[in-house]
Amino acid sequence: MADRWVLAPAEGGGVDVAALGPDGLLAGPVLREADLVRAVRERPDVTRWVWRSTAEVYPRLLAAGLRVERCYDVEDAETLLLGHEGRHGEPRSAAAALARLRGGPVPPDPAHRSAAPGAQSSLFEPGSVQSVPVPLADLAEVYAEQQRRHGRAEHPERMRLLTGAESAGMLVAAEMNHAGLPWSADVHRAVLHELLGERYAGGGEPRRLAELADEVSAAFGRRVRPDLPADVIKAFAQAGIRVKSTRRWELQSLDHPAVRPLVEYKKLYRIWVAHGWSWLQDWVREGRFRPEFMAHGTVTGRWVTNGGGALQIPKVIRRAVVADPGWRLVVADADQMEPRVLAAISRDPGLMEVAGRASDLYQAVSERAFSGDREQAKLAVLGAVYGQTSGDGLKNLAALRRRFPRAVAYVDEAARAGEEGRLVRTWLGRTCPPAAGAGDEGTEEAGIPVGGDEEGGDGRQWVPGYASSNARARGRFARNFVVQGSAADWTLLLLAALRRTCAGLAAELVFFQHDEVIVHCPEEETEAVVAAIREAADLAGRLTFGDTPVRFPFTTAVVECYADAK
DNA sequence: GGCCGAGGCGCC
DNA sequence: AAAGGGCGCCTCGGCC
Repeated sequence: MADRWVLAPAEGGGVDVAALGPDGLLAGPVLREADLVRAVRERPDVTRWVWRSTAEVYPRLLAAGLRVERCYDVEDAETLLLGHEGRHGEPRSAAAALARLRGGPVPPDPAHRSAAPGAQSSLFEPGSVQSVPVPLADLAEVYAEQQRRHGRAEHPERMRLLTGAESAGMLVAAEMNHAGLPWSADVHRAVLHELLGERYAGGGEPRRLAELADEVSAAFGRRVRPDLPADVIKAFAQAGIRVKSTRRWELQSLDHPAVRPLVEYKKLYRIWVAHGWSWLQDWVREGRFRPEFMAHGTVTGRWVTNGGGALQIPKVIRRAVVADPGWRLVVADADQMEPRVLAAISRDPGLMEVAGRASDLYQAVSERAFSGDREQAKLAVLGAVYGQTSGDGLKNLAALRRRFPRAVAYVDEAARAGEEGRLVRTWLGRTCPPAAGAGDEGTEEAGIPVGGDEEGGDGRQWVPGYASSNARARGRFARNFVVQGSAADWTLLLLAALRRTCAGLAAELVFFQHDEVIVHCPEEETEAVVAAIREAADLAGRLTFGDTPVRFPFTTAVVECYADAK
């Protein structure tokens, strides 16, 4: 039996399946099956299912208790391939890919929808491209053409790795959505009560917030709404203090009795509105928080979640993430992921040598370039990655450049390419749109017209030899993109490898946040899971970046409560 | 009523 | 003169 099969939902509720040959074309008859789940269950030897959209098919398989080994998501691959080819804006649906292949009119993509609170994974939306059926033979044609397009990529093998890894990521995301994050509503309520005090009838502010608001008003000598920035700025002005904003870092530099209760209010207010009682009501069911993870969320390849703010859970609220009885959470955090990735992609000898050890990377960098000052070393590295151009950043960057010239040159070159509107790619070939990181050309930025090129068209003072602010924003974006995006490439491989190991266990991947993964497993599996994470990290490092000395160590904690991991 | 940008802040 | 990247999501206020 061929290892690759293609699958397409058919009109009338059934599904078509067929075996694929090495060229990606049909290698057998198209078989009509009445039931999707049975069609997959009866073919356990299939090692990779090719389908149009993981989100369309896989939740239904999971709901029936079925998992697949691998998949290939045609529409996700289409997005990555279009980007690699410098055609970011073009419609990405399988129907659009087919139309391009055949030279017909290309249908536009549907507008994206967001999930309602607590909604299960979405399937079909009437009128969207998702509901326009693409016959199986046509889908296979698109797939075969995509295989040929991989061959024309800058690095074909890396591109194949990228689309395969992102498809694996989509399986992981669907499985996480299915599993949910263990969540104790009782603990959450206890934390809220401890921080915010009693709730008053009518849905107004809880006791602690009301008290802090009174303290703020008392400090100003008049009624002030601490949740309204304009009101706060006016109150400070009346007290003879000019502030440009009410951001915490700006407030904290002021000497005024309102500052302490104001900062405390803003912190608790945030928890109340974003992760308070109504959040609990909306997002937690039967002991699980179910956000919708999406493995294809951002330009850089980082994931996003839809609903529930799952990637922004405040540290104090993590006390509510509690393993089931007899189970544990294995919380694994990649150590200094971004500089290690920078070492791997730049091949800077000094940085690779430092990143070849599991010990604290920033400490080692500081000993080579910053007289042992770890904080300065960390700021310098992050400044290089984020494009910091002021203050101590410049001085630190110079020190970094002396000792790690290739690493700094790598991100500098990415920034230059971004400013000049050239394509910038991650290590595996994910490609940044040429205009990303700035507003659309021709629109306005901060009320000032933005020019369409680097000729200083933003109306501000033009310095010869330097790019416009719009172009510089693109440069910063591109500089960060190569590191953040290549890190995302690596984490996809990591998740894919970890998923394969966990497939033989009861363990479930339940959470992923850029450089951190949580596995929920029976107590007796924790040792195996910890080992699996280490092995997956090594494997992902070799597969993604090839032969380098760079290592990717993890800090792992086996806990019953997420908050105890830090 | 809904939509959108700004201000702000949570996480990485 | 200086200007740090990516997200989601809350509020308000302006707008249709």
